[in-house]
Amino acid sequence: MAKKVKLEKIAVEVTVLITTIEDGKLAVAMQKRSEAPLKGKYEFLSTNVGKAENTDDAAKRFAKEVTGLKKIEIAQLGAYGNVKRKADERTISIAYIAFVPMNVVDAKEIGVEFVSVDSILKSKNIAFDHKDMAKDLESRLAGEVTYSDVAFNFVEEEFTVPNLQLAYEVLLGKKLYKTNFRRMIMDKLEITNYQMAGSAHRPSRLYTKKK
Amino acid sequence: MAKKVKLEKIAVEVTVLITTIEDGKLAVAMQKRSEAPLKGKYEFLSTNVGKAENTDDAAKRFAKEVTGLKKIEIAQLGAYGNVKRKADERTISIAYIAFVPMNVVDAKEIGVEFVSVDSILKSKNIAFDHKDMAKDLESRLAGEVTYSDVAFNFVEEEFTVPNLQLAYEVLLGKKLYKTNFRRMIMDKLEITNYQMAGSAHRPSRLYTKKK
DNA sequence: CAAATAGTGTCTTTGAGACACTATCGT
DNA sequence: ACGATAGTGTCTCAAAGACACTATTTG
Repeated sequence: MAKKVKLEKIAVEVTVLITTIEDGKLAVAMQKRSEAPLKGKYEFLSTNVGKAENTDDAAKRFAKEVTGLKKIEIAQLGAYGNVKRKADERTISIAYIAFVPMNVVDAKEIGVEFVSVDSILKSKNIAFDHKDMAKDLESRLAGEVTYSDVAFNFVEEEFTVPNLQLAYEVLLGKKLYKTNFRRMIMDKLEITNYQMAGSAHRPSRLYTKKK
Repeated sequence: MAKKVKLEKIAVEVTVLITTIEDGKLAVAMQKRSEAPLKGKYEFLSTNVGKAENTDDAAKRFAKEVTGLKKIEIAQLGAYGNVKRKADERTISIAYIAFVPMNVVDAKEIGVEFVSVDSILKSKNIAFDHKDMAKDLESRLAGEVTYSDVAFNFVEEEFTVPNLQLAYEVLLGKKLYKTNFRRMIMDKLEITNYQMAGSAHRPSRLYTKKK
């Protein structure tokens, strides 16, 4: 049996992929690096982990700080632990996904840029291994959408079926027939007494997720 | 925008859930702690991360060391970062799954005990947050089995259909009809010219996974 | 040939795909 | 009334479930 030696201490940060749906695409909050190394490249946002802070709590705390939201769902994406993943000192990132419902946060106001995962993957201007994270984010959500309720994280507590359908479509990467989508989703939903208004067409009803 | 402060350095270890199928159950290699804290409790195996070693490489290296196998598949399970998850100094664990095909490793020989996930979850004698890891392992594999090829990791390079079916059944937690399983799996398989022998019944053919 | 597991043929049942239809709003 | 999106009814088709059958080995 291998014997245990004293553990190495390593710099650790929490990287949060603040993720939403914008213009019908999956998008993540990024910022342009203003300092070396890799000045000018785009990166996801990261925070340090407090001495007495669980990594999950750090991610949630930071996601709230950045977005200004009082409630936010998070999930861990994974740990990124390559030796040379950052240009300077070795740093392990524990990456989290923070789910922002569509159209509730204004990127300008909070000083970030929502970049679609597609453009991130095509870009040559992404810092560190953040492109890997984007790739992992995309496949993780695509895999999960069919057997979990992740898609609900992209709509608010009260939502319309067409909106929820959009979330599913974005994560799946394909269009769905509304008939079939409704048939599949309805038993998870509870109808409210409210509906949308102000559009020049039949208003959609508001639903909540059944507990 | 939140400003960046100097990152805290934290002790980091890699925990490897050396996982196999034994007696028709999902099982993970554990050892009894011989030292304080939590002496006598059962734990998964962990290793330190070398100064110049990627965390993935540490997991693979350690899994090979322990099992004696030359090739082994691994996947990251996730990072466990609660402040008080270990009894002594704060330590972040990056947990990995190492997949051991059924019936290729003898627990006695390598000095570990394969404990079924079921008993781990029922036991009151599990160290640290390792029960959480077991829970995460189980749901991760159950979720993934239908849309990925993880189940193949539990059989050797050449395998029989009934054996592969067992792997699927264990991960899914239910019995499958062989007819339907074959219909589902056959287009992923390539038949070899070999078959099993020595059993008092029709021998099963050996297959490999189509690339 | 009996026992045991491997492997096949085929009917049934369920659910996903497709699309035409009706409903309700603002202008 | 018209354009636009919400929401429904229903036919079709493909995949999953169920089960009875045949095949091949050893003792």
